[in-house]
Amino acid sequence: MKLEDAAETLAQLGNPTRLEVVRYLVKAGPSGVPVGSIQKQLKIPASTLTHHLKHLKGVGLLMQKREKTNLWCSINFDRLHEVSDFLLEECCSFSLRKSDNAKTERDAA
Amino acid sequence: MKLEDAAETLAQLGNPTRLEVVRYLVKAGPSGVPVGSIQKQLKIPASTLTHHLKHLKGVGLLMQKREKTNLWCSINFDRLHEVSDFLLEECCSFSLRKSDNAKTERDAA
DNA sequence: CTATTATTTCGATTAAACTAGAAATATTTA
DNA sequence: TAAATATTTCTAGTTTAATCGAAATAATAG
Repeated sequence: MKLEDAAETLAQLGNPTRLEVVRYLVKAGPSGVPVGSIQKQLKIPASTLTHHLKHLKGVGLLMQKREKTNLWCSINFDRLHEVSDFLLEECCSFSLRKSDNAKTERDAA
Repeated sequence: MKLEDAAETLAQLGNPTRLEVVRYLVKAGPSGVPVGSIQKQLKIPASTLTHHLKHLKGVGLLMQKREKTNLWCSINFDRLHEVSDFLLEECCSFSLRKSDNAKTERDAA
């Protein structure tokens, strides 16, 4: 995953309203929920929600599928994993020794 | 981790310049690097860098320690894990079945 | 076709973030 | 004290995002 893409995806996740939507969709699982259900449950004005869903879709975190008049939304779990993987890339060898993290010493650069 | 804190942290990670800094610091490991080294390596104007470091420190992602005239910066790996954990919370049972993710059907809500 | 429900587009407001040059402030070394 | 290096503060311009009401557009059911 390219840094720019990761940054853009993280930025979209970094809005409280959108993160709430994402959390809701994660809990809903692969089957997803209609836009209207999100709107009612989280009490987000329809136009605001559409706006945020567009953002999430834009970075590939959201998948949508029409079913009659409803638009079902679900999370792209793979994409979510990609982002979290990017964050932890190359840091696992350090993070395993959590107690070492406080020791910020002078032996590099 | 509270949703608002997670969102704020993700938002800070969602800036390309800051994410570049974070990646650089992750690779540097627990010993960290001085502000000036980041500035030269990534070619970020000093004032811009200070601004971004303040943001990262504000959400607890950055730890700093003075050593003579240098200010050494290092990543708070635990915090990084907290954020990535938040993202994957409650979704592991789904994410294990990656091939299922495409099947977004109607059986909830 | 009409009514109903679901979702989106438009438009406008408000607020905040990104960027960086110039000047200021340490801190150390000579 | 003066010079050199490191980092921050100040300031300002420009851009971008968040929000949501009202109107518009599907899509279906009757």
